[in-house]
Amino acid sequence: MLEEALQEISRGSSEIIDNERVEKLVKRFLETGETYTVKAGFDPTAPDLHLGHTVLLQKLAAFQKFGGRIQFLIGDFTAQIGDPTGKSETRKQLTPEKIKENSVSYTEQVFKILDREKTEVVFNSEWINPLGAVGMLELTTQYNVARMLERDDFEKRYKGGVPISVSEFIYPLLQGYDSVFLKSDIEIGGTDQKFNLLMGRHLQRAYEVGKEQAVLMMPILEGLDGVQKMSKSLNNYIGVNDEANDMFGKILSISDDLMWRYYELLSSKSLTEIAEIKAGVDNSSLHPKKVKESLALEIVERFHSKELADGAKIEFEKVHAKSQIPTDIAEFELEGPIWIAKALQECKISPSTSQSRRDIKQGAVKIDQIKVEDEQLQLETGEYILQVGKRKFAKAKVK
RNA sequence: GGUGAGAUAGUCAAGUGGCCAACGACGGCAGACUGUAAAUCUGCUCCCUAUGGGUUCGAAGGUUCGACUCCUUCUCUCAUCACCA
Repeated sequence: MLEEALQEISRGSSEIIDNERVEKLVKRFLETGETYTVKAGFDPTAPDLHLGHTVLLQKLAAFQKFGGRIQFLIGDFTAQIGDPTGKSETRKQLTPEKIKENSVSYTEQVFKILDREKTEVVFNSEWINPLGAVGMLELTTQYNVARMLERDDFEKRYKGGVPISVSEFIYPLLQGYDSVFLKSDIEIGGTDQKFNLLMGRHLQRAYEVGKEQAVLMMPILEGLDGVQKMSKSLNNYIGVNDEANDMFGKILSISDDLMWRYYELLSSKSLTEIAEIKAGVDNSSLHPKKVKESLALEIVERFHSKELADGAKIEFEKVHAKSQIPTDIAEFELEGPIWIAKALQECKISPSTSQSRRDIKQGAVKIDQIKVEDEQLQLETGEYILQVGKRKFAKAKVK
């Protein structure tokens, strides 16, 4: 049992600091039922969760199975500073109302994965605001600039002459202070958060909390392109609120290599099971597409339902394998007669008539499954299924 | 505050009076091949019913038959020197 628990907890993680402590906590839970706290911080600036976030959430869910009580921290205060990790852009200030609004939609999505009973949602402004100037000053005495500059991205920026704002130094300190206040036993985060996570340990020692949190880091999930991290701004993400059909399609569109990555980090299949599947593909007894399908089914089912997942699969086959027309397509009413290029634009499947013309020239435009050859074509009264490329459809009712 | 450099399409980046709607790269879209995978190859990539017209190259003016290219002012970025708390 202990073995199993530890395996599930460490699965997919890129690094665990103080693994012994994790083992001890889990062991104690299994023997005595005593729980421990696992902290994870989230930024309320972007309220839409995608699968990249769920890598962490699933890890939290795994902890919940083995005695972890989750401290789901919404960094409403720290969001005002902006995490210096990665790019350094000044953040927009969020109003308290907006933050509240975001965190509501956040938690709604989160509880698709986490057990509400074993989760405590906390906001760090709650203890950072009362800190005041004195507390803040005291906090800054706990670390020095030289060590701060050891951090990779700071070092690079410093050497490269890229400015570093002093407030950015404050960020890791505050995140670490969260761990002091919450007396967290374990904190989990992405590998990119290593510095900040370790700060939690450092500060817990400095403030004599009586324990130092263990740290578990998860790799950053690659987006649909397979190269860059999944993020909304790169538009390579699969949102947990995506429609079942979209979600299914997006998962099937990832490359085979990336599929294994998703299996490891997102699937709830055991590692041995996954290894077996991979062996099957390697010796050609399993078709990679089938394997990808079952991954897609699993994930769609998690965020929607079995019915919708199956439906999405059928729909997908209908549209792509048999190149039929999807069941649900947007309808538009147009004034006829209307030029085809204009109609495509009106139906929002082409950004401009210029683009429409180019697409027609390339033979990418179909009406009722028949390729359009004449770019001057006028649509008379009637109903048409318009199509651009393989995936863009619209139904046009011309009056 | 001084000095110097720069601001060009989604991004990077050429162009330094007409040949520029603007080289190239990336991204994106489409076609072929497929498993709507990847890889590869090809075409397209400001808008407008178009062998034409319109609006673009940080902003506003000016010079010119004609400016992305020259001049003036402004805004912003970056580098660098100095100074002050």
